[in-house]
Amino acid sequence: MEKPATIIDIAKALNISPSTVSRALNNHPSISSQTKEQVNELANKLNYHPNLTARNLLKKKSGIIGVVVPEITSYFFSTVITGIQDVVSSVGYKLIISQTNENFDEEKKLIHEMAQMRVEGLLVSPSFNTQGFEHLEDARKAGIPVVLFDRDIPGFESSKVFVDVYDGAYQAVKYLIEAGCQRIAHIAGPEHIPTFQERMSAYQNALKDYNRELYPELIIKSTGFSAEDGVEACEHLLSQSFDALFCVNDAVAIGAMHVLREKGYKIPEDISVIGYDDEPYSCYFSPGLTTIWQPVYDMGMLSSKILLDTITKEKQTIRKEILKPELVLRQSSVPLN
Amino acid sequence: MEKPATIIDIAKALNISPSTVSRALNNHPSISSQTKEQVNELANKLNYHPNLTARNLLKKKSGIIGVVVPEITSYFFSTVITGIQDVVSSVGYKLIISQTNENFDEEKKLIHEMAQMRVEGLLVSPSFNTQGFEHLEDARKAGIPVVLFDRDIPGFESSKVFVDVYDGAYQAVKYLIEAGCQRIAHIAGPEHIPTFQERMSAYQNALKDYNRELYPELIIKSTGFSAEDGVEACEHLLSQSFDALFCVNDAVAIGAMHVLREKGYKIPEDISVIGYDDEPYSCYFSPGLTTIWQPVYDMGMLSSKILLDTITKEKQTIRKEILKPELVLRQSSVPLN
DNA sequence: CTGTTAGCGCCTTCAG
DNA sequence: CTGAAGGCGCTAACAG
Repeated sequence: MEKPATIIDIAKALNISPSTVSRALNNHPSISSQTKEQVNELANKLNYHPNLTARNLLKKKSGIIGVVVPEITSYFFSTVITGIQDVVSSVGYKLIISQTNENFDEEKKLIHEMAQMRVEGLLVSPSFNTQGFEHLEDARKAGIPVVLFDRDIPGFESSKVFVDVYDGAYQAVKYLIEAGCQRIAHIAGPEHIPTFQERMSAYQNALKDYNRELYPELIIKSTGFSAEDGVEACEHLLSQSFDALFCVNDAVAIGAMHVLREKGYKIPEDISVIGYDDEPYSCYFSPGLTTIWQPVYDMGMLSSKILLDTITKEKQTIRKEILKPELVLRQSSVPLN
Repeated sequence: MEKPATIIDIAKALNISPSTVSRALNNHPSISSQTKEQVNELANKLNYHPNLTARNLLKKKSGIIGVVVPEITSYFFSTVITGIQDVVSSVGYKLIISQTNENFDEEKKLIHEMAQMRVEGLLVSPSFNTQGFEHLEDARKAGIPVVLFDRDIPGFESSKVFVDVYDGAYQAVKYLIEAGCQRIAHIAGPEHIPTFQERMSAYQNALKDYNRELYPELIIKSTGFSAEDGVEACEHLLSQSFDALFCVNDAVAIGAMHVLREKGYKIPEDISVIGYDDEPYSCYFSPGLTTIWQPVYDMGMLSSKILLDTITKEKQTIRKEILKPELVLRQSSVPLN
């Protein structure tokens, strides 16, 4: 394990100056092709890798973009990240990815560290417990542009890319209403979480808009948003009668369907179920889960494109993009009459 | 968007030397607490972030570990990465994560770039199309220790962390045999992929070991390993009669179950199904999918611990660890008699 | 307790 | 076409 070769090593060995080596390596026009050949050959032989740290110090750029997400194990975030990566790697950027685990302190720490690393831009989806945006403001003051995606921090002025959560939820409930469902239940997520709140108010407003009665007993606020939480919430719900169930996401819907089937309900004949997210496996349940698809990969691409724009053009224009979700009809919901 | 403040800015403003500022910032003992206070206060006011690039150049370390995986959207790899991250972030390392998309050229390029970035270590799970290991050897020659995980490159000498794939598959088939299944089919993955080969030979050997006849017509080699591939493979298989089905992974098993149910087969009464991977949603199918669980998070933790060991201790000892998978019994397989 | 000096590896003027 | 010099921001001797 030798220490890496440097430009100087090559220069000495060839009895030329470091600058010449540098230029040769970078294929500078004003270097004889002969010298270039010599240099490149030796570089190869010495297994020379240019020291990006040094170059970055000089150029004052790191070639790195920071991504801060609540977690990476979900289909949702891992797909967003893939979208980001496909865009930024095509222009030579690398990604530093960190998870907050929905922990605000962790988020602050991570953003801080990324600022120290001199990432050239920051793509962040704030944790559910994020309070305020001083940490992001700090980064920006340090010259690091920030793009928020998927989750908002109201009041923080930056480019943002979201999905129209309200619209998705509204579409789902509207469908159930139009399909003739009378008592539509809702398993909601934890209420302090904006995106879940939106899904709930879309549910409520849709019912209102269509002059349906709103039965408070048909709304269950789950403590989490995993399949297990769906199981638990649905068991509570069983004391009520209902013919449709709109769940805060697919995982919860899967858990709920599991319970319903076990209790002998037929889906969708007895109860229609709709989820949210269109997880990759949702189509393989029986019945296939009707759900809301979101342009996840696109969200990654778009946010990173916007970020790259502000990095390269140094223009401080702020862009806000709202992507549209789509209702994906499968067999877990009754067909329209 | 000002340019970031430097130590020199602080030094000038306070009329002291840069070194003093540096020391104060790093809480060096031989600096008066008064100076420290002044410095820290001003640093705060200027929103000073130490330039890690400069520090790294000096210290010849980047504080970054490179992770190269085929993809990050699967439960498998995203969980491994989480394990890695939990370990390395606790000692202050950052992660650069890249995906090869099973493309060998991409893998070579990524490893190369990471070497240039001077990552301090490399955790790699090679693509299915990786030929040889010169690229990894290069990295190691550049002083970057490499740990392979999940997938092997035979002949490459390094620390490695794998799961005993053969053992998992053998457990699955053994269970089916002992449960009395007579005609056990297998949907295999693409045959050039070692891990899938192993699953198949475990299947074959288990049958042999228990003196069961091996019906070649009950083995289908799928072209891929997604749920859709499972659907397709299973449809081909339907021309045969069988009472058990061991699938190369959960996704394929999910697809296969989907087909079987549609064709009116009862699972497990007519056909037992076993998958491989224990995806998070596999327990929510009806019936719940019997499968092989692998210590995925642990694999991430262990590989990164080994890597950190070789980084810090500079000891070149090579460790090979084989983790044990476990059979998870659910309702998709008939119970033992 | 603090300042001076030198240098990490590279690139980019400015001179030849 | 090539060389010399300076500096990116920081730290670690070495001197006071």
